Amino acid sequence: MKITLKDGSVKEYPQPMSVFDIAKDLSEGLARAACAGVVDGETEDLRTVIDKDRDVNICTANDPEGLAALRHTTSHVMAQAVKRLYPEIKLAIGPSIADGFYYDVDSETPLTAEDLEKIEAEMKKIVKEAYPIERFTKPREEAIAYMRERKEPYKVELIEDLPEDAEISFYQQGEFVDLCAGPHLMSTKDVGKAYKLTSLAGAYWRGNEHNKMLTRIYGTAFGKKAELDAYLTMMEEAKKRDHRKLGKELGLFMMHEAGPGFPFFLPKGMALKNTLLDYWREIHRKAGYVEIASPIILNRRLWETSGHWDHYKANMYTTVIDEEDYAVKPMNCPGGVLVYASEPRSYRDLPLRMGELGIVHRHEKSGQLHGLMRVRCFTQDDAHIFMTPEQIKDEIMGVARLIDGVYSLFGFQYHVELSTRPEDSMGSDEDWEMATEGLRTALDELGLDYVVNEGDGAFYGPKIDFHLVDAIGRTWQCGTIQLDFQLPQRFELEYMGADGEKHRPIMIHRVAFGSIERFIGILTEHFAGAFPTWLAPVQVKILPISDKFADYAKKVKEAMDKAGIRGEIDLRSEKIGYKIRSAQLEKIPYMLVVGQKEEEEGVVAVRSRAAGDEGQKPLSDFIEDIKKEIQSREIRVMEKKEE
RNA sequence: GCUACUGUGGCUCAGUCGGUAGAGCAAUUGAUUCGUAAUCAAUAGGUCAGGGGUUCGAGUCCCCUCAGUAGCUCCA
Repeated sequence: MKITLKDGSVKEYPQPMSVFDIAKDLSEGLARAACAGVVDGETEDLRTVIDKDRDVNICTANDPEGLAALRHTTSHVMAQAVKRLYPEIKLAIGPSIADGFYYDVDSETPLTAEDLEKIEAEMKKIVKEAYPIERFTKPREEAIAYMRERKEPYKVELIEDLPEDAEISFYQQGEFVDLCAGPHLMSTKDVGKAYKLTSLAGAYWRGNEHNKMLTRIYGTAFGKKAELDAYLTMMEEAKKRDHRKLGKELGLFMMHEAGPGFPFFLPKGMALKNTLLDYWREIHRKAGYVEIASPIILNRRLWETSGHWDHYKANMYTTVIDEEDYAVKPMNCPGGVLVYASEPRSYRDLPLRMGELGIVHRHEKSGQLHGLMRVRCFTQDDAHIFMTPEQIKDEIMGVARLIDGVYSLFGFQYHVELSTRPEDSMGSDEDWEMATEGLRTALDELGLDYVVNEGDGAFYGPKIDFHLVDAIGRTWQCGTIQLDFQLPQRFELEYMGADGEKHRPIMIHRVAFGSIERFIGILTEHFAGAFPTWLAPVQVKILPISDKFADYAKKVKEAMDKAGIRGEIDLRSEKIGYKIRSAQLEKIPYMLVVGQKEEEEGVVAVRSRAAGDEGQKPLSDFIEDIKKEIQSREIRVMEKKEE
């Protein structure tokens, strides 16, 4: 028989061979990760025997399927080690995931970090013992009885959910058997040495918060030790750019027990925030938006009309004032609606794009707070667009382009999701259908790729979400575009049409940054605190060589103030090297070293964070250059330097 | 909210078997006046998150509360 491999090469064998045997034959390296044998594009069992000429796609650890099978096998080895050390522990599920694998287990006594070490040591033995991994199947009823006998209640539950006529597959390695669809490596020895157990956490059985919480053991595995090391180093690097750490070091924001989840912005963080807001106002002015501000606290009747009292109360801060119920706004939309309704509107006014940098408060559960990324009080760069049905598509496309422009400016990668009607929602089926189609059409027309999130929309309408990818590959929802037929109805909004009749407008809710706080968190990690000059809280630090040049330094600072450049002077009696070091650690884009030469000639010695010493320049030239850089919102990439 | 872990000067951390709190950086003061990533010295700074318990004695052991961290669930 003759087989054609994925790489195009052709191999001939005198007799039928299994996918595994072929992989094994090819080379040591391939065999090791020849886990997910793919024949004719279909994943098949590794023992699938190939008896005639075919195309065979053998994975290596570099292929996503191969890596997944390697990790999945590692999770089985881990489960085997856990059962050897703690036979009373019950196993739940153990899949491979984006960064590695996990196994959920049910343990009476909590596992500790020391247990992880023990488990790793036991895994090492199992790998060394080189058990062949064998697959076998049983009919459903037999499979249930089998797992009952082995005292694995979670496995029993899993099998019970499978169809009655299902043939259940198991994988065995030595004394260990696990319910599993596969595929796996051929032997425990193929797991190799490039694996590590990374952390312990809780996780609900089947992801349902009403179920028991199990212990989740996380780990990761790679084809090569060097790749594992690179991954671990990358995670260490990511920790260094954590916005909570940098936020403290750079004096951007702080948290206080007095208000868990309510961030305090420090002067430098506020400078950054205001710069972002200036940018936001500029692009929105250009895109034809007007700006409003609506009150933070509004009464219960309003929230009942909007539907929030029924659908969002669990997350709202409420209070009683003069015997009337009030709520702190968790969203800005009702305020925007009231402004729309404050005067008669004509079709000539539409689309009416009304922006609001609205501060909202939401009572998030304590465990979900996370620095600036998840807070209880945040600023939404909100806008509500009121329009006619004919304007829907163009408006959505306009918003999507605006959001794309914002993300591109910072060099962000993002992906798009379309979320449809949730269970707890209001409005008619037809409205939901129409709104969802409107969003879908706009996305298709823009040629944007998106995934659909069934049942993930807001209670008043479907939405398009923009998810940014952060420094360690996590994604955060930032921008959203939501189409809403409900609020205009509930508030009986109208406009006078060209036909002289009253019509109901349609509404878009949208944000670009999403939450300014979250966006600042993501920006901080994205730039590792080294913000581009236009955003940097301090753009220039003036460093006099000695106290004698303090006066000239002050003159330079005044020139900065006058030019609208954010500058500071370091007047400490320290040596220039020390001042440079501290300015560099503060990640300030430009340092101006001034001494005798500079004072006499009216120049400054420029040192940039990115490129180091850039030589002398007349002060006026420097100001002109930096103003240009700020205006263009250019990103000068920071070069790798030791710290 | 749930599971596990953590909480010691402004920051980063040490503190042994339960014996009465320590370092570096930062700050302040003094000396130094210096040319591109750390000058020297002195001083000040802590109800060991808060409360309760065990003990002759608790930063250390136990319980409760609060806050934080990882993940789950939920979300911008």
